[in-house]
Amino acid sequence: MNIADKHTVAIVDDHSLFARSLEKLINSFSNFRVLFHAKNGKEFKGFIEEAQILPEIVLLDINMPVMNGFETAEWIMANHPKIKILALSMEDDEQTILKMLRKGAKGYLLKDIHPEILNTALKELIERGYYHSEKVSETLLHSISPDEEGIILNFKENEMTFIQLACSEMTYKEIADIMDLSPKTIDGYRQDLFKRLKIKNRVGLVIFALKKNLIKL
Amino acid sequence: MNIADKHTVAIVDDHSLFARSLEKLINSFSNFRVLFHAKNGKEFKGFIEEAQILPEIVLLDINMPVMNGFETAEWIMANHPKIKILALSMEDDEQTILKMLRKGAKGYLLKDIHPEILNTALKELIERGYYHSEKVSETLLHSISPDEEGIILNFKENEMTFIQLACSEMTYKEIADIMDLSPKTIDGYRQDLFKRLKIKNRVGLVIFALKKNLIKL
DNA sequence: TATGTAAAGGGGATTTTCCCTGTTTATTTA
DNA sequence: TAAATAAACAGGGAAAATCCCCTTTACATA
Repeated sequence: MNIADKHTVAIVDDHSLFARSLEKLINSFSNFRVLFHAKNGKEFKGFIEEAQILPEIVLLDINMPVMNGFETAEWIMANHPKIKILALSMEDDEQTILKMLRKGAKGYLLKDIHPEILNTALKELIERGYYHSEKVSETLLHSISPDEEGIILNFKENEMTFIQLACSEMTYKEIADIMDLSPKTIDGYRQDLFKRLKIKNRVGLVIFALKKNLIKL
Repeated sequence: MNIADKHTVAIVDDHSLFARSLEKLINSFSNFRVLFHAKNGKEFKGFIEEAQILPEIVLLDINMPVMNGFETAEWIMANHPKIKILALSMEDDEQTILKMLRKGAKGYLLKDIHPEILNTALKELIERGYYHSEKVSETLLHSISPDEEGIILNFKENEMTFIQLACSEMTYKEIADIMDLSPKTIDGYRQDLFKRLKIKNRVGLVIFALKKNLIKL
C-alpha cells in the first residue's frame, strides 16, 4: 500500500519509551502510519494547529502532565470533532473509563492488550466508527449501576475537600479548622457520606477514595 | 552490522502491546536484536531451557502474573548469572527499586523514559556491566536511610497480617478475633507500629501500607 | 406567602481508638 | 542455670470517632 493511502494516527503519551515503541508497531501495520506524537495535550494542540494534515485517529493517554487526557479529549471534540479518539490507559477503573467515553472517546484500550487487538481496534475505528474491547464493555455493564454512578460523581466541592483531608492523619477537628467550618458540620458530612457510600468508618472512606481515584498518594 | 553480531535481548513483560512495541524499537537499534519475549517468568524459564542461544540482556518487568519480576530475577541469578537483568517498571518507589537491585538487577529503568535512554542503557550494560539512570540513583541516595529500610522490611508475620487487616473496615476487636489474639495484643502491635513508623493514627497506617505496596486495593 | 429543601450547626451518648505503664510466659543466650 | 529478650496480654484513662435526633438560616419556588 502506498504510504499516502494509509490511515493517519497521532499518539499523545508522556511515556516516550512506550510512545516511540508504539509508533514503530503501528507503522508496521499495513493500513496505518503515525503522523507525530506529543508528550501531552498542550503539545498536541500546537502540532495540530500547525499541521498540514490532520490525523484521523488519536491514541490518547489519560495520565499526563500539563494537559491530561480528559482535557485533551474535550479540546479535540470542540475543535476537531472528526478526529476519532482512542483512549489508551493503564487504568481500568470504571470511573475513568466512563469519564473518557463521556468526553467523546470512540474507544478505550488498556495498555496491556495484545498488539493484534490494537490493529483490530484501529481498523474498526475507521470502518465502524467505534471500538470497545470485550473487557471494557463487560466492565461497564457489570460494575456500574446508573444511580451508583450518580452518587459517586455528585460530590460537592466541600464534600470533596473533606474526603481528601480525611485521607490524611488529621483529626476531624483539625479538618474543621482548616475548612473553617464547625466540627459538627464536618461530622454531618462524615455521617452523610458513610450512609451514601455504605461504609462503616474512616478507613472505608480512604479505601473508597483510592479506588475511585478521588485522591492520589 | 550483521544481524548475528548484534547483542541479544529478551523481553519479559505481560503487557504485550508494550512488549511487542518495544521489540520493534530495539530491533531498530543498530547494536541489538530481540531474541524472544515472554509473558511472565515461567514462560521465560521455558524459553531459556529450550533455547539454542541465551540472551545477553533480559528486560524484566516487575508486575507480572504467575511468576513476577523478583522471582524471575532470583531464578536467573541462580541459573544463568551471566545474563544481565535490566528491570523495567512503572513503579518508582524506593522499596521496589531496592529490592530489584538486591535480587541482582544490573539496572533499573522507568517505563516512561526516552527511547534514546534505553539505547544508552543497553550499550552501557554491555560495555560497563551496569546502568543506573540519574533519577533512580538519586532516588536511592536521597530517600532511603539504611535503618529506615530495615524498619520497613522487617515486619513479622503477625504484624504484616495486622497491617493488612487494619487497612479494612474492621475494628481492632474484630481483627483480634480473626487473628485469635487478645485485643490487648493487637493494641500492642498498633502502638509499636505507630511509634516505629512515626504515624499518628490508623489512616496513617493505611497510607503507609499503600505507599510501600504492602497491600493492594 | 407558605412550603420545601439544602447547608450549617448543636446536644449528648456510646464505641472505638489511642496512649502509658505494667505482668506473665516462653525462648534464647551468656 | 541465670539473665536477657521477645511475644502476648492487661488495667485504666483520655481523646477521637461514631451515632441519633434536633434547630437555625437561607434560598428557591409552587
